[in-house]
Amino acid sequence: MNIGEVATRSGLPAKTIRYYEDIGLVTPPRDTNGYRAFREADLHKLAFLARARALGFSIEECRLLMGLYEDESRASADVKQLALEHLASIDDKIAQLQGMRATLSTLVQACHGDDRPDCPILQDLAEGS
Amino acid sequence: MNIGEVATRSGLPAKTIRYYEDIGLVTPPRDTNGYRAFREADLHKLAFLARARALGFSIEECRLLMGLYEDESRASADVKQLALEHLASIDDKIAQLQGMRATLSTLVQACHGDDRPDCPILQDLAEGS
DNA sequence: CTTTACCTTCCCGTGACTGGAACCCCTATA
DNA sequence: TATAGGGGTTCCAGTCACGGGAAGGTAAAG
Repeated sequence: MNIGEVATRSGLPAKTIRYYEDIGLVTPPRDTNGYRAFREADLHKLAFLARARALGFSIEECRLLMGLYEDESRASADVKQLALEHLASIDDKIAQLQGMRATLSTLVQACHGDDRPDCPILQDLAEGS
Repeated sequence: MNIGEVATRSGLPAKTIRYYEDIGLVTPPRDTNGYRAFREADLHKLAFLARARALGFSIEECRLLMGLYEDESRASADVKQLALEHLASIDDKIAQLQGMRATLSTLVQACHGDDRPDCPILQDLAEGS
């Protein structure tokens, strides 16, 4: 399999796949012409990575997850802990954003939004709440 | 005012203030010794920037907001539009994160988290949902 | 044979900083 | 007066996870 096919089948851009090889997440062998020759197992790994990334895991977390996946004698507790930590960091981000959202939404509602210059949004930014 | 005092009073690290000067957000004059000599107006600008950044506005959005703030003949509608666009992008991010959160939370709940290797989290990552 | 599509490597740019090195400046104390 | 400290200055490199684009080799199609 060349990189193009792997790209379409995994849903990852070819650039990203090359990058993942660079940082050692996949190691496809090479054809005599220098092209990467992906095996089914490589495709499988890349699809795994794509899904983990879609859940917001960082590259390093993905590396750990792959390690656990390939370790037949893993403890599911280790996987669960990783996932729980990630879940907590997602919750942090959501809370952060909801805080911003609340403030901004209040300010937006207070702003007339007409052609006059007075604006509670700018006022708040200038003076603090 | 030297940069240290401005840093404590604005809540921004000195490094960040220098960076903001680099990209033209503030332009404090210099003392004869080469030190930045911040005026009250510079401090005011930096505090404005700190608050706008805390609401999640990008640097370029902050630049626009500052421009509007300094434009006495602005229309509040322009400010409101900027804020509404930003609000929409915040909502997008929240939705994204909540999607991840939902999936991940389901998987976490399904995982025993013991010393055995079978794990629905890894299984999902490997096979797709 | 030529075009076109795909592959390769390499280097630069992104956003918004942060860390660190190497050096200058000012004040206070032994 | 030497020195120690705590400012300040510039510049360079690194972060994270890629994306864009150049320059060139290779394969498949017409």
